[in-house]
Amino acid sequence: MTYPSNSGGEMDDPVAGDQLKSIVERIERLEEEKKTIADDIKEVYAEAKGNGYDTKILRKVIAIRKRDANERAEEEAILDLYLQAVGDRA
Amino acid sequence: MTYPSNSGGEMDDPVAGDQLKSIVERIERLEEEKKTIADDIKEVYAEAKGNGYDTKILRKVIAIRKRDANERAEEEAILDLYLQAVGDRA
Amino acid sequence: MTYPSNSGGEMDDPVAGDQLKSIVERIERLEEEKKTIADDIKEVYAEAKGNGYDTKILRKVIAIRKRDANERAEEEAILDLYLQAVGDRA
Amino acid sequence: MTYPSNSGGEMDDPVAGDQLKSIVERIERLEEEKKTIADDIKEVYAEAKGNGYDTKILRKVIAIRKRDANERAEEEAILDLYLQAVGDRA
DNA sequence: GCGCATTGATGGCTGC
DNA sequence: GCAGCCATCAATGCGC
Repeated sequence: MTYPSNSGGEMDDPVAGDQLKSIVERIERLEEEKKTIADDIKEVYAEAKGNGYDTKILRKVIAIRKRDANERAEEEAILDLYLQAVGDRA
Repeated sequence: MTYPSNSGGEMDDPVAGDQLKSIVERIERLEEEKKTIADDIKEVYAEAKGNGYDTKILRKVIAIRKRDANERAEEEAILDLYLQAVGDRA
Repeated sequence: MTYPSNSGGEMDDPVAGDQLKSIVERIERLEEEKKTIADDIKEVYAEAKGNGYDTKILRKVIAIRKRDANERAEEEAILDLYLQAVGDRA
Repeated sequence: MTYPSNSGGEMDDPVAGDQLKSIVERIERLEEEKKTIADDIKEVYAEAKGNGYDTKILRKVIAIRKRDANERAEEEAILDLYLQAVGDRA
């Protein structure tokens, strides 16, 4: 269903179309922003490379730190579970 | 080479390390922002779905519009190539 | 699991190993063929270049034509989605 | 330059255009074939997966074998160089 | 040697 | 909840 709640409604109801338009525009706007950030990231890598850093290693570093952060979060989550299990509520 | 221009230099030169640190932090900061935006996009889709829109179609629409934009850019690029090929200078 | 259904089976069952071997060989054969085709394509570009054509533009042309075809397919796909969304059944 | 040797020539010379057309068609034909092969490869992987094989490992196997083959070829090439350097001619 | 284009790998999202 | 699909991202190879 492309736009909803028009079951018994006017086909030319401007609201539904505008709502769809709004949704599309919001998404496209956000994707644009996302791309901007992605480009910024590339720039930083390029700049780093220009300063002699090995971007491949750099990426590894970033990846490892992210992985560590995730694991840390995971452990924290488990810890919370334990705490909840022992006393009640964290 | 992980950090450069320390070939004959002081290992404890704080600058290089700080530079690397700065790079890593900038990247991580940007990736955080990127993730935020990505989450926002998901939210919009979820909200749209909540309003009865078919997200699959919605995504198609977005994809097609993007593709159109890309095609436009591509044609412009090839036009530039032609111009370069024919006349002198771009 | 690298090869299956040997959980309680004979390690020296020739069948599983042969099956794997067959798979690997089929893939490698196909990849060889693929490479041959890729080389043929390169040859055509080289020949075109030898005849004075700008391969960069040539590639653009190919890309645009392919993109057009994709877009056509994409539009057809979304049309199908619409039809499904509106009427019942595709 | 999109098509050559028309500097002082007739714009409507049919030959050049046909040549270009031929080139484009040959490339597109070959790319089609290439895609067919690529799809076949995917099929094999899918089938293997259906038989319980881990495609990720499978891909590694293929990659390693390819790498080995390349290294083997490389070593052979070097060996040839040595042989040429010592006695003359391989 | 650099940049680009293609290809392969990984992770996330959707639908069952 | 998992499997399949898709989009993104890294890596390799090619051409200039």
